[in-house]
Amino acid sequence: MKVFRNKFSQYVRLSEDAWTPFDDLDQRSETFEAGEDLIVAGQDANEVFVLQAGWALRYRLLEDGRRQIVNFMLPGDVFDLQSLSDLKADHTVTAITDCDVTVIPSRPFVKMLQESSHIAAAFWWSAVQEDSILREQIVRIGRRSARERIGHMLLELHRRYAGATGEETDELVMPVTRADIADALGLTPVHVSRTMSAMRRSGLIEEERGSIRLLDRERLSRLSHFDTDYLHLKKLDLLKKEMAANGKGDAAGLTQINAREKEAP
Amino acid sequence: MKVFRNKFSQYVRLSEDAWTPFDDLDQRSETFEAGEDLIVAGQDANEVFVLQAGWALRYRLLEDGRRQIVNFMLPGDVFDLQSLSDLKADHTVTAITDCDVTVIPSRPFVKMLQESSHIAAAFWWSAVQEDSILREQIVRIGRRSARERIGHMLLELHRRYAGATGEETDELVMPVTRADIADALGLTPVHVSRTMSAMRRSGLIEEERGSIRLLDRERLSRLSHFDTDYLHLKKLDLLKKEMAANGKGDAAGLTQINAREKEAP
DNA sequence: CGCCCCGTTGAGGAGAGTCAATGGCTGTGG
DNA sequence: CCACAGCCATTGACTCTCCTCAACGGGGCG
Repeated sequence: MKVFRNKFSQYVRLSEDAWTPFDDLDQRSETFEAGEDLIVAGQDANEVFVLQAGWALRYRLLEDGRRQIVNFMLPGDVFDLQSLSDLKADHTVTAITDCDVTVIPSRPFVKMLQESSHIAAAFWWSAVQEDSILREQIVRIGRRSARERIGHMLLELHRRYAGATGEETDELVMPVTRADIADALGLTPVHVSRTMSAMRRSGLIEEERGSIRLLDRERLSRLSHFDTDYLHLKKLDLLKKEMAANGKGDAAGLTQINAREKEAP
Repeated sequence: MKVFRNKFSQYVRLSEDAWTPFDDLDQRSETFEAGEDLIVAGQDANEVFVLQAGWALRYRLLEDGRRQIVNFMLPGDVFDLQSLSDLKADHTVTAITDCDVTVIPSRPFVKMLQESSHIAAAFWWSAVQEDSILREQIVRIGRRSARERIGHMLLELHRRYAGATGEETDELVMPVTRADIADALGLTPVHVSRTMSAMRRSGLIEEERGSIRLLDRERLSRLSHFDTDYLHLKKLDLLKKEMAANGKGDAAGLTQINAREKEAP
């Protein structure tokens, strides 16, 4: 439960009390093993998932076996809000590592959103952020070179991971194969391997079984034209300062950080 | 106003009365000329747009001038639901043709959604559909050949256009240059031109100043692995049959067409 | 009429794909 | 405890799709 609120605190910080309508929901915890499907394309979707621990990915398979990974899901991510419309899932979601997931039936979830506008705002932001990530993925695949794509994705995952866990290191524990990266970025595993080898040689990254260290985020950002803005977050350190200053959270139970920021010219 | 409800009727059909909370909103009509920006990246977004007539596109520019078109907006499309979170726009939206747009300030819009769950459901579906289109765009760019990309996009636009207008012809009036298509599909104008010439030669399409005729949708669908399912619509003819059978709409003001469909095994 | 934008076509080049072989690591079973 | 299988990353050689540069022609518009 921790991780999930951690992520949301990047947009609004709700007091413990403000979350009770959510906590009171009839929800269950489930564990999926690596490789298991959480959501299967074509099946009715009527539950909302919150990933508490582990990595998952959403993909689509073409008839001839080509696979496209649409996006990665990290701790704190919420999906499939699509289920709120009672439609069939159009993509499959698979666990990369073992995953702890909170599962909530859609109907009571919707009801809760209607009754608690603060929580609704938080989830709405999460949906907006996911949209932004999808759009950025389009730009990445459509108009960037292999090296730019890889660098850009590493930086995004790093930022999202830091946002969810609150950690701030150069290390990115990334349980992902070259084939996964390739299928996410519209490349082949071979070419991903080559490109990442080159990045290692030029001192941008360092790898050690399942973990990537971003050695020079500055340079990497420049090379891959990475700009955090699209994640709709404040810089983390600024956030931390505010949190320290504010103490436990304001009486209204809601701190609209982004709204406040607009006061600057 | 017609077009917009036309589109929504693909998911739920609301009686005239059910729409009054929406009609009562303090909204204004605006016209944008071809080439004008409706939304500019980096600016605060606090209005929702409904495109009533014309085509628009959402794009992002990289520092070195590369452009990626994220998606096209057709009559009936709603954007930017992002504005409901009071964030800055992360992409620019430009009119391709002259556009008639309904503009609604976010706050009253949100309030209306909270008070009218039927309308909220309709808009939610629209957002889900847009998400689906984005994901499909990722698959298209990431894992398809030039010909597949073009064919697939033509079919999508055709289907969406038909859904919005209710027309059902092979003609697609498409005010879009080769450069636009290229920037949408991650290609170059030159290669788009070549590929479309080949498609013309093999009898798939026919062009006549700003209008494309899909000569063999069957074959085109097969070639580009197109599957309407992701648009979350029923086939239009089926819908029309239902509309004819049901007459003016049910007493509750809400027909959850997709829900009903689930009864079949 | 002449300009500009757009689409087309050709020639040559490059980034990424394909095919294939090698080696490391992990897990499993004799 | 070792042998072997399976998966994954890497590297080389070659290919191909798509890109770049460039020239040309048509149509709309002042």
